[in-house]
Amino acid sequence: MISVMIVDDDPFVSGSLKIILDNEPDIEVKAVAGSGEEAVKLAPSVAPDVIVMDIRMEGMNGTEAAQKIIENGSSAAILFLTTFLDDEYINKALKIGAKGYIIKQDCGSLPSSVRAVASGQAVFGGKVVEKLPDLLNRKERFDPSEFDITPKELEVIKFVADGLSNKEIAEKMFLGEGTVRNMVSSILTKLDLRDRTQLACFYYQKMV
Amino acid sequence: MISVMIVDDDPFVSGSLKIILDNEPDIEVKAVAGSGEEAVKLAPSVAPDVIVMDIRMEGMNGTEAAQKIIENGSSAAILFLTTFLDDEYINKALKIGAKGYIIKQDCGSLPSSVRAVASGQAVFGGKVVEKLPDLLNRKERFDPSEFDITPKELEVIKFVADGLSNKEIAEKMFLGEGTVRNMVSSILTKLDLRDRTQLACFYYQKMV
DNA sequence: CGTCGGAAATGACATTTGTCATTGACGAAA
DNA sequence: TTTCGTCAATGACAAATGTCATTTCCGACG
Repeated sequence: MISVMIVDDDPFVSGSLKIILDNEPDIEVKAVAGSGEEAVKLAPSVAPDVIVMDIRMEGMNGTEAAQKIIENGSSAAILFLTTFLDDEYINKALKIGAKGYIIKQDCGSLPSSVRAVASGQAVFGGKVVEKLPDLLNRKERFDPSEFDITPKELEVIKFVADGLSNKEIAEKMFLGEGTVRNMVSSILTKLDLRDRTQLACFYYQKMV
Repeated sequence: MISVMIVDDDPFVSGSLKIILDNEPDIEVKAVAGSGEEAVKLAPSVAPDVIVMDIRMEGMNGTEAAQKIIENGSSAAILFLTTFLDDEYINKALKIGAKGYIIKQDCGSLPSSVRAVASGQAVFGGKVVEKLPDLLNRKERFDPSEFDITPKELEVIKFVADGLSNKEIAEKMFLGEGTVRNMVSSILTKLDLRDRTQLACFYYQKMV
């Protein structure tokens, strides 16, 4: 028997979901929470196998609630429900280790999704998968002014990300090798990185 | 009733899978193919809802067979089975629009996965999901075999491109630091690069 | 004029990195 | 069995890198 907790701030939705799931012989809805906060409170005592959670809610939203619940030591598999595709949310959901992300509309597939998630698989609504590649390629923009990176340092960063040595960079910029070394060092400190390789990685991941 | 075709070149495996699935009241195994070629031939007449396919097979492998089948107009949802995580395969599987990719070991979850896939969701084995972010970001204009890059070396390249030091890579791969150093050195020779930073650049420019 | 501050440079140092020759372990092949 | 080839490891070494304290230079500003 799979125990489930439903979290949705719309009583009509959570009611419908409960009916759908309770109708399955091997699924039992143990609790229904009307908000993220309530879900966090209930999770430890209910200890459900699966938490079916709306991702858009008043107050604490789905990902926040899920994060809290996971932090509190729950081993529940989180299955997010959404009415549409929201890039930001999918990203966060993946990051915190959600086990599923499906579209409310096809509630017919909900029971089988719950079962799959309960048995350790991860489930995504068909259209979500198609979007995954795009989503994961998206990077948080990098704002040089945010980190006090000067124009000259920016130039150095690009050279490093081209695989040049300090000496080569020095020649290109008409500086001493030691100077370039100091600049690299200062850049690393500002960006909280360890070495030029990490700087190159940072460049390609956040700046290009 | 969900109709299923099983494809595996190991009769023991396909037999076991058939038993597991036939045991479910709402799932019916309509056909069992012993090779990719046979699967392509059977698919049109069987017209299953779901094809459960081993990804590693003699002759035509899983992804090739799946591609053919899809090209031939089948609307079957493809659910790949694998004994371990193979990056390249996951990539290809996703590209050709597979609906699932799960680990053979947890065959207990197979029925629920089949149901989820049949109802239009996408299913991934738990550990596969964790790797998704890495995998999806990778486009390959670069053919490792072209340069005699071994799988282990490929792994090292990825770690370098993550900014890890030799020592850190060594720990992750359970090798000595000197060994990793030698591997990096050998990679650099093969790719005609100078240092690890250039390797990271190469990775992001040619391999990602 | 002096001096303040930033950019550039220097020198010293520890660490990391890349290269190479060599060795041991292990399995496949003869 | 021996031999071969590959993988992992080791040790030694030079080079590149990163850090830090210090110094020089130069323009701005009082």
